[in-house]
Amino acid sequence: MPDGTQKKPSRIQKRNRRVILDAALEVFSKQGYRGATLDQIAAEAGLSKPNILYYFQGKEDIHLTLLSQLMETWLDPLVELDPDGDPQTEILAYVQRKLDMARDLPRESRLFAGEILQGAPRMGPHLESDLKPLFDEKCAVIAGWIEAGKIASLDPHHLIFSIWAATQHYADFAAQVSVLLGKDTDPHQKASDHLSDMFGKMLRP
Amino acid sequence: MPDGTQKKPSRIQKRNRRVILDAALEVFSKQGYRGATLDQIAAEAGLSKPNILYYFQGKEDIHLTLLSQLMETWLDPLVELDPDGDPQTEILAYVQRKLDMARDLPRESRLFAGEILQGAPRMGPHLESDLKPLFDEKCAVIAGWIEAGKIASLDPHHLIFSIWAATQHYADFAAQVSVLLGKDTDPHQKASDHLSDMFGKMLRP
DNA sequence: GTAAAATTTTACCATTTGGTAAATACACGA
DNA sequence: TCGTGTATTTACCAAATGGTAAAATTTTAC
Repeated sequence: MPDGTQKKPSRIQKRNRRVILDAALEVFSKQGYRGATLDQIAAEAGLSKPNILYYFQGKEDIHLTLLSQLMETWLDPLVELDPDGDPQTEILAYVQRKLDMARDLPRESRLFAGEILQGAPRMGPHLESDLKPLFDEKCAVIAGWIEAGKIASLDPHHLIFSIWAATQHYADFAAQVSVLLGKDTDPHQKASDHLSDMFGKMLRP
Repeated sequence: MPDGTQKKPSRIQKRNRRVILDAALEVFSKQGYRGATLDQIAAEAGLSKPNILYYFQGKEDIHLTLLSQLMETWLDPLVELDPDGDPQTEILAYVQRKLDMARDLPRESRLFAGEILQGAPRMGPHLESDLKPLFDEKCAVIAGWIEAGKIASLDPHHLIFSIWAATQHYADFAAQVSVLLGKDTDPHQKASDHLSDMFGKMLRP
């Protein structure tokens, strides 16, 4: 009798939980938490609503499970920022990884954006426990680079905010971007050039 | 018998429509379109639900009216970008205006962000008719500045995207920013310095 | 002051939605 | 193949929600 806390998930359980979470990502990222319905998720997953509630305790449980599972993926590009690498290269590579993620995982980006936009009502604790320590750690790394004169003097916090904002913009505001650029153009290459140029210039000591 | 399309709005009508729109901005920006309820808006406005439906045709009408009215305010900083001014000064002043707006009108910023995030289902036409022409016009202005060698060579489209992203980030992701910086710190001054520095550096020819 | 128009309230309604109970179908090891 | 636990469906329910009808109240024009 599963609901997320059993001991040995069967094949069917693992498959269906995966299918449900993927469907939920699709629906939540498009409609937001309140806008999404269990019926939509069920339809997207190809299962009945009660069947979905056989695998998860409720709507909130699905949402929270999604966010928790995605947190790791989401933080990964920042984790990879290497304190021992070349500062310029490292930061530009980080920008590139974030931009690639906006292209490859737009649903995830929008899911997080929607949650934050509404004040992180369900993810607040995760921000404190998972994101903040990593953020502080990497800010210290960048501060060290600045003190060593390896890159220009900038507030590391706001530098990271600018990187997040500029890259995630292409996923979160895709509807606007596509209107303004025309849907035919794939903006990814140009965005990549632009951001490399921009952050490259500002990092030079 | 008003519903939005009468000829001479009375004092009461003007006041109540304003009160309702302000309440709706509060609720929609916090909860998103689907998350907001007429009861919440009514409570926030200090009116009864049927009374609200006396002034607006329905929930969607309120939302659309809000977005339409706010569009002008929203575009204003870009309108003020002066083709005849000093390019550097103009763009940096634009960044500053956008950042000030993120501080002074965070509800408006989040309202738009939520709408775009979900694919602009109700604002799509307005983007085409209001935003795009202005965007194209100002991109041309910036392109002219670049050709004249007044500022560094950059794709104007993506430059504007970066400005929007970096400034609006402080309103749209305020929940995250406050967790990462600590709620005591007011990030506005530091953000302003950072963005001036950043865009200043990248604009130098 | 009074009648007509505008505004507000009271009492509803239909639909949607998250969720449940119980019956049914299925998988699988002995 | 049979029995037991797993998985799925059917048939619901209560609350929330957008919206309406009509009565009651207030404002306004004369």
